[in-house]
Amino acid sequence: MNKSSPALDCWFLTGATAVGKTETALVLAQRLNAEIVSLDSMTIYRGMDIGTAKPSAQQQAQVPHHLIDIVEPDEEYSIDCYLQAAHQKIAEIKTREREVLFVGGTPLYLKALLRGLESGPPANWELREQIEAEVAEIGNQALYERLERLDPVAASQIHPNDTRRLIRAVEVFRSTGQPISHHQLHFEQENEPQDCRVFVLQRERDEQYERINRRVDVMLEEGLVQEVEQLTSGGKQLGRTASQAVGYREVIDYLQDGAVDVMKTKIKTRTRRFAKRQGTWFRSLSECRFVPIAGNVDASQLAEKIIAQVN
RNA sequence: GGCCAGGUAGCUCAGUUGGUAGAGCAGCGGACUGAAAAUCCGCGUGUCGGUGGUUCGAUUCCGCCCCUGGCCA
Repeated sequence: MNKSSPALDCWFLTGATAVGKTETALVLAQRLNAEIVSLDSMTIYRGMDIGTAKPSAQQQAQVPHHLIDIVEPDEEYSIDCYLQAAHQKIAEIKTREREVLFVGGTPLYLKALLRGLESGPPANWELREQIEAEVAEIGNQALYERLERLDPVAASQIHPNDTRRLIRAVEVFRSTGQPISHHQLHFEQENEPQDCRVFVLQRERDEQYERINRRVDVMLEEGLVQEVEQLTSGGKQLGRTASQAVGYREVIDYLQDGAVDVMKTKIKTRTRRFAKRQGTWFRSLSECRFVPIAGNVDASQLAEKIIAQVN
């Protein structure tokens, strides 16, 4: 099934947050006669513009963009919704005889596109909350021991402290009567880099971190706080996922406690850590080809360089 | 100039009744499949400010010096 994944014919431009994907993507898309599909778990939310560094209206007008602004920030969304939508977009764009260029930095989505998603059931929040309540009572060690009996394979892959995964594993078992490990057997099939077109922009660490710091300052100057105020005005709230987004979470705290400097450094720190984790994902995905860049890049040159690697 | 309090990991600090030291944060590495910008795991040698002395042994005690903060002149 992986061999036939339609995503293997698509182009991917990814890399850590703030590495400089957007500008290159526009040029690359034009060169390829492609439409851009966002590969990003946060730009899907309407109204979350500044903090997600969403492509501007102007940029989106240059090349058709997809899967941006598709749900409200208080709506539930998850990887399966994304995958379905993405596959639909691939099919749709292909009927126009154009190329598909995925741009964004959510590595889990990348991996799922390339290798497929487990066949397990969608999130069942009622069940989850029930299990969460159990954890609160008996502790995660005890729940973990239960999982060891129900699904030793999954248990061996989950740390007892990783409550989220623990709960998901128990949830799947309870709702399907089958261990989650049965659902995720067939997803470790790796692809060779030359069998796909996955390009990861990469900068030296110091430069990368400086860009992150600068970007956070710019976001605040551009009104990130006001954006959050607007998103939460009149008793509105960001949903489960949206409220966890880097920048948004910290501004929400700041609006409570008023500590500006704490907010600023927290956003920077958390963004850096996020970028680091993205890096470990890319390193672990066999499909990735790394494209080192530095300083101000010439987007057209870079686009040519990327295209040249494919033929 | 005098008195007091400090100078220990990148930062904030703990500690050693004398046997060369450890937390939090930061940083680094890793895991990861329906919340993923989430969640979780692992990693701690640093002239203990400098220098002389006491001691088998000093980061710890003593002297002097340097630096920082506070108070008094």
